[in-house]
Amino acid sequence: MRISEGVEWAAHCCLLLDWMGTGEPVSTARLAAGYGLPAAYLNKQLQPLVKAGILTSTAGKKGGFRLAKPLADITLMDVLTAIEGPDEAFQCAEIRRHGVWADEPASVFRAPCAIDTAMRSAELEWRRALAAQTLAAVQANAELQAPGLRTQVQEWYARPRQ
Amino acid sequence: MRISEGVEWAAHCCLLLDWMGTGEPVSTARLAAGYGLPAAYLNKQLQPLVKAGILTSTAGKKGGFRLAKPLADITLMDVLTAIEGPDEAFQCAEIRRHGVWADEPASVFRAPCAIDTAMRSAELEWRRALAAQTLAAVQANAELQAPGLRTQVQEWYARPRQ
DNA sequence: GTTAATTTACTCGGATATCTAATGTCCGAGTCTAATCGG
DNA sequence: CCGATTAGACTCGGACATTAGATATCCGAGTAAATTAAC
Repeated sequence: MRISEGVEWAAHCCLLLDWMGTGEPVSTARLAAGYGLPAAYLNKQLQPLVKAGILTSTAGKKGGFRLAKPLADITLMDVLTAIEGPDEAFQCAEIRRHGVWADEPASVFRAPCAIDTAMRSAELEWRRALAAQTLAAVQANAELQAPGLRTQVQEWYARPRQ
Repeated sequence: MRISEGVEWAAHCCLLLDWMGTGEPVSTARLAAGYGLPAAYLNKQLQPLVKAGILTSTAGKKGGFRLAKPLADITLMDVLTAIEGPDEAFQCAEIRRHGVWADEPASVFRAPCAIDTAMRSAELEWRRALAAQTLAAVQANAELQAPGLRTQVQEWYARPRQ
């Protein structure tokens, strides 16, 4: 039960794309350089974000990734779902139906598994909290801790490419 | 990001142990038969519950597992932590410190990573919800849906062993 | 008949395979730029 | 000089290894019961 590091990478890259502010696409190589990540693997991680409609990609020279919508319209839940997929973390295998209970009529199991219900309700709380956090809010908190971050990012990336 | 099936197995077995009600230990084989699970693997899954103080184990003939405390004192959080370990699902790798920011003084990173903070707060909601659910409450819900469940379990297990 | 010693059957616990999924790497199709060529 | 063409460089996207973790299996140390033997 460990969330893929791709989630962290994706969230950081979204913030970075917004800070850079240029409407132009940013290549994987430049994004990866920002956080010292392996470029090819970062590319692989960002692909599902494109399919999820969070980013748009452009091929060819001067190509790269762009935000498909403002950060205010992207939640942490969106990023997580894009990377990890839509399935819930707790997957009830309905083991109660097997073994000794195998011969019971199906009607006995009309009522949902109590353990599944409890686990799902807890997980729902988590997803609700994730959905309540937009990337814009996260970014605002980051800038609150480190004022002038946007300017710094833009200056760093304005330097001639290495 | 998928929770091990051992969590489901463990929770079911705890409820089962309580329903059986005998103060005597129940062997892995009998527990496994209840839900059609592979006995050896179930044994492996229950071991961390012993270390976590949820179950107690007895070796030798007539040995097996027993509940170490009443279901009211065991939460879903306890079961999850026992199986999955104490680590959080989201592990911040602090990638913000690498790449372009590698040369920044450490003082810049005194403030926590905003993404990490947001993810942790959401995960905390989840764990809070899990900790609020005792196995006793889950069991009560199960019996509410299927009255007489405890009696049925005891009758099934009172049958001569196969 | 009672008690002590021994055998026996059964238990958990951990060491050992197998398999799935996450991680990491690589190359090709496509595209935009820019240089080249022709008018 | 201007426009069309062509070559080139760079991009993402997905196919292909590698590694870590979950899943599954097996055997041994240890224990308690049951049997046996001695008194």
